[in-house]
Amino acid sequence: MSASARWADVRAALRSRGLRWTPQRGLILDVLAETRGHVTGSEIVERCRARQPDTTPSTVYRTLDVLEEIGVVHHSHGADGREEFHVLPEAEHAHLQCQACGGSWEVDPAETEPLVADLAARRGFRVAVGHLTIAGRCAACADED
Amino acid sequence: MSASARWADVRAALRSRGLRWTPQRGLILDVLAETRGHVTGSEIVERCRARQPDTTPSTVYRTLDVLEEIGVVHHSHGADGREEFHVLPEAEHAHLQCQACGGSWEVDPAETEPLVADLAARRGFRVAVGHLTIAGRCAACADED
DNA sequence: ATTAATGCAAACGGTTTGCACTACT
DNA sequence: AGTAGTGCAAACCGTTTGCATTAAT
Repeated sequence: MSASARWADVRAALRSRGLRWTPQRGLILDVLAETRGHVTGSEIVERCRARQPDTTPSTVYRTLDVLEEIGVVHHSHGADGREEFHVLPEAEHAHLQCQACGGSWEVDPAETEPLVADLAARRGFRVAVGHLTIAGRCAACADED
Repeated sequence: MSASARWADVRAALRSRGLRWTPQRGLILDVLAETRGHVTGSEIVERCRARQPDTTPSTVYRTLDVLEEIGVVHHSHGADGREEFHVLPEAEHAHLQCQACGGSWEVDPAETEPLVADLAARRGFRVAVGHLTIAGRCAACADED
């Protein structure tokens, strides 16, 4: 599915709920379309501002709220406690985050599956994989120790 | 090891680094001694204020910093992005956090070990297990769905 | 006597809110 | 016309900082 096709879906999803399509929302979706993996809220604000200097934080955050409601983005919290959004998760997946360089990577669901299954079996706990951020040191930064 | 014995250790650990033992630090440690599992920074401030109304946030946070440096507490970030401190981890362990009831539980390191080993082997990533907070729904809350 | 630690008050950064105005539908 | 969405500015909350003062060593 292409990004533009997805955005058309978003537009439809909004319309079907009586919500509206605006240039600002278009911009935010454009920005999201260009992100790989994850972004913090304030990064989205910055990137929008880079294109449209008059972008306001409130609009961005409010839009992110509705996008989350309709399932276009998900958010969790990074190691520093900031909101981290990730776009259109094909499948729910966790993230790795390097505490040294700040890098971030997606984790194949298969890698977290054993843990998820284990916690479900032993405690009945249902892990929200999409909210899982695993902090530590990436290979490059670990080498520097 | 009793809590008071631990606090004596802390006192010694501070002294050996040229740092000082103060009534405020004693209070903060008393508060930490009474916590189970985890606390947010502001909760610690509140609890200190409950005993000593003149407690200041800056002192609490600064003390938590040094306590983290000497390994008495660890901190990570909860599902809402706030700092979560946990006390004297015998071994580094992750936490489960229920998004519905807010409950929190410690995870035996053995349960996270396979994931840790896998990420190390496949990506060279060293997980900071003590910073791992796994969000989801606990058994009780999952049943209510 | 040193100098670490405190208290205050102010700043911070990211996020949220109230409200009057704008513009989708 | 109706109401969702916007922009502004101000509030918010938890946390951090600078600085003069206090107190542990």
